[in-house]
Amino acid sequence: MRRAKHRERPPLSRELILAAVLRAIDDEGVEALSVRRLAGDLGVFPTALYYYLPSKDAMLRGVVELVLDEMDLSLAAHGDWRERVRSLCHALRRVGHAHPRLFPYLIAYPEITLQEYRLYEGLYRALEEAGLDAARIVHAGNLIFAYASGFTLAEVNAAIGPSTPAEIDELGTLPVEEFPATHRLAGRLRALDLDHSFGAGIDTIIAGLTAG
Amino acid sequence: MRRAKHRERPPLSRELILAAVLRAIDDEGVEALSVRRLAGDLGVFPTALYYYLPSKDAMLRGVVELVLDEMDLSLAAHGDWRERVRSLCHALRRVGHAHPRLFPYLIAYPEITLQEYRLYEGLYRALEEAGLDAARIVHAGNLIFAYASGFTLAEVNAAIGPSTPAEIDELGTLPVEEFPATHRLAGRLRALDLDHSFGAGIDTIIAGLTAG
DNA sequence: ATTTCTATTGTCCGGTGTACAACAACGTCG
DNA sequence: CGACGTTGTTGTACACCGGACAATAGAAAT
Repeated sequence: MRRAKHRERPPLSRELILAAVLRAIDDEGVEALSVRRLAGDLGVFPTALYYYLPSKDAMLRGVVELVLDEMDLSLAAHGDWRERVRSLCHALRRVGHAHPRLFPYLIAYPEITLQEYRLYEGLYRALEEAGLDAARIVHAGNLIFAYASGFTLAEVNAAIGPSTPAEIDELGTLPVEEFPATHRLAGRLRALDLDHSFGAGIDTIIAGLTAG
Repeated sequence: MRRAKHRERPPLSRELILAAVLRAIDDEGVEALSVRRLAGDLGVFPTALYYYLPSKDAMLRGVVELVLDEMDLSLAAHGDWRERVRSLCHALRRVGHAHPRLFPYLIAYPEITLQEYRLYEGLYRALEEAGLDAARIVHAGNLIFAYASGFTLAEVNAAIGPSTPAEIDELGTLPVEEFPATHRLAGRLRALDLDHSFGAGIDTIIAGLTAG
């Protein structure tokens, strides 16, 4: 009987817990995550989780690594250096789209993970191939990474907040005399295609790197 | 007598509270902020604060607006369009340096404030002056804003975490066979001047905009 | 002097992370 | 086959949190 009960709920494990953490964060956001409700979801007492993870922070750390390790960098191994740079940027952006509520936390995470170094390594190799000197490679790496993460961050924040429609209406309410240029561009801003804009940004950076 | 006591602690006000919130966040970070300790700092009972701000969220919202409104965009009004773009980027970065622990929260804030629109307006005017067409201006605006915020975010995260020295040591521990390019650049990475790198990124973007 | 309003105090509730001790189930070995 | 130590889970406890609500003190107005 007890055995049957035991079978109902598979035994806990680090992986199982982290998967539940990720699910909870995707659904309700990082700040809504609580050890108690997490335990409830897993059908277990809160403190049981502490057997596998030493603290809530460790859970968050674990989920950050989990998601980063999911990031597929394989596409960035082949092709022209420009294509590889684009591919790396899109890989980062895909992570943001897959887990929008985790992404700000992930980006803000103080410690650098191995996977992050891999991303930079891919960037550096591509930029070496582009024929840039060492100083410019380092700066270009920072530029590209900052752009890709900043763009994605802005995207996911807009996506989880009061949604974009609100902002779009807001655009019309700006006083024309203080925001003439914004009003001139209002049409384009409303019809903005983020996929396209992201790609255009990368292309501008690439153009700047080859022009200099 | 009671008057004297009254004089000891100036009466509460929204501004006074928000200033204390900002001080607390600068010192201990956003997640360490508690209404109770805040009230303690102000020599008042916790619930007194709720007379001026309806919730803790409102305090955070208020402090975000406060800091954004501090942002000095006046320098971006004159000079060559390139100079103005640089000036706007640096204004954003200065905010991050002034309040590193608030900055991630600020950047992640879902609602767009007036001041943020002013920054974009400045950007759009400069880019119009550069002779770009409407579509390219919108993309360039996104590119520049994403870069400036992404770069600054990475900076402040590194600054408040276990500090940069730790990462620098970490660089040497990466396996050479998997990270050859990173190792080739290790010297440059260790000696990285962030001010210079930030400027170099802007210049690359500007070059890309004028080249295309 | 009495009323009215404003700012502050007190009390209360449900929820949080997690330290610590107890306990049940299990594999291993005598 | 039976005792034992390990592993995984339970249960209790504590100090903290944000915030709703009612009660009150003090100043201003009448």
